[in-house]
Amino acid sequence: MRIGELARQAGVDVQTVRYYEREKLLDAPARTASGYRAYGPLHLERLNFVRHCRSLDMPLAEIRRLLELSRDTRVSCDQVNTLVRTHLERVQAKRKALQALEGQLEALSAQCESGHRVADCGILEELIHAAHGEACACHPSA
Amino acid sequence: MRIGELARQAGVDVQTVRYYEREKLLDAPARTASGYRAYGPLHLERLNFVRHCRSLDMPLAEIRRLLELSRDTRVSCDQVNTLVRTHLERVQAKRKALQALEGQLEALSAQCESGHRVADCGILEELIHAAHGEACACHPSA
DNA sequence: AAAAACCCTGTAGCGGCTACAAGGTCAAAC
DNA sequence: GTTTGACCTTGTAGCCGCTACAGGGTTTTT
Repeated sequence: MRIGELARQAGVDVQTVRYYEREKLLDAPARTASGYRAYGPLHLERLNFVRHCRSLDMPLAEIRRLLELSRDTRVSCDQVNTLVRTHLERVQAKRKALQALEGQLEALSAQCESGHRVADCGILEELIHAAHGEACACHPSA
Repeated sequence: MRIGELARQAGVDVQTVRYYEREKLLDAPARTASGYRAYGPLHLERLNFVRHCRSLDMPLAEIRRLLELSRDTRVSCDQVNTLVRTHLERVQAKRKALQALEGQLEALSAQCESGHRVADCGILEELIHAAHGEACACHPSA
């Protein structure tokens, strides 16, 4: 299987496959006489694994680590679990931060009444005000 | 006020200030005889505004747009509001995606029982299994 | 007068791709 | 048999929002 076929089957860009090879997430495959990469089914399996981890938003470094761990079957499973949990915590933290953001943006949007000019815009007022004080970002009536 | 003082007051890195100037988010300030940047209080105000928008995770391009809009006071406030709402929607979408991720990672972590070896690790099994079903790996390429 | 702290410009790096340039190879259409 | 076009190769640069470093000059403190 050449690189285009592999990429198509995994649903990724050809460039991404080469990138993963450079980044040691895929083994360098054999080459044809003319220098084309020749992949086997194991490469596809590996690529799908990497993509699935990426769909879970894991950084490439962690995926690399996961692959390392899985090569040495004597390693304790706890290490794998720790990695996943650590990642989970990162995701949770980010989600919570975004949730807080949502609240602020909603409040901000509520400052704006249609038909106004920018000169009287509650949003801009609020943004500037908040930037000033860093404190009471809560309640300008208008 | 020189760049270090400005940066300290806004709580940012000196490099970031120069970066914002390059990116047209801060006006280029006057220079001293020896070429040092000389800032006034308006620069600080502007920088705080930019930082506050960044704390709301707005991309620099949007902050630039916001600054443009606020310069022309005749512009309708609706444009400001639209910008904020669009950003809000982006944040919401991302938060929802992370929420879904959280669920998946929790399920994954639950696969793992302490004390196992990697060879029997439920997480890795699960990851590989999921990767299989994901992209259509079903055509055996000759 | 020396040392420390500050400033300048320019450049490169992070992550995870994506895109482009400039070429080589291979199958099929004319 | 040649010419298209799809595919492949390497190398390089761009995206975002910084951050850091190199290699200098200036100002302030000791």
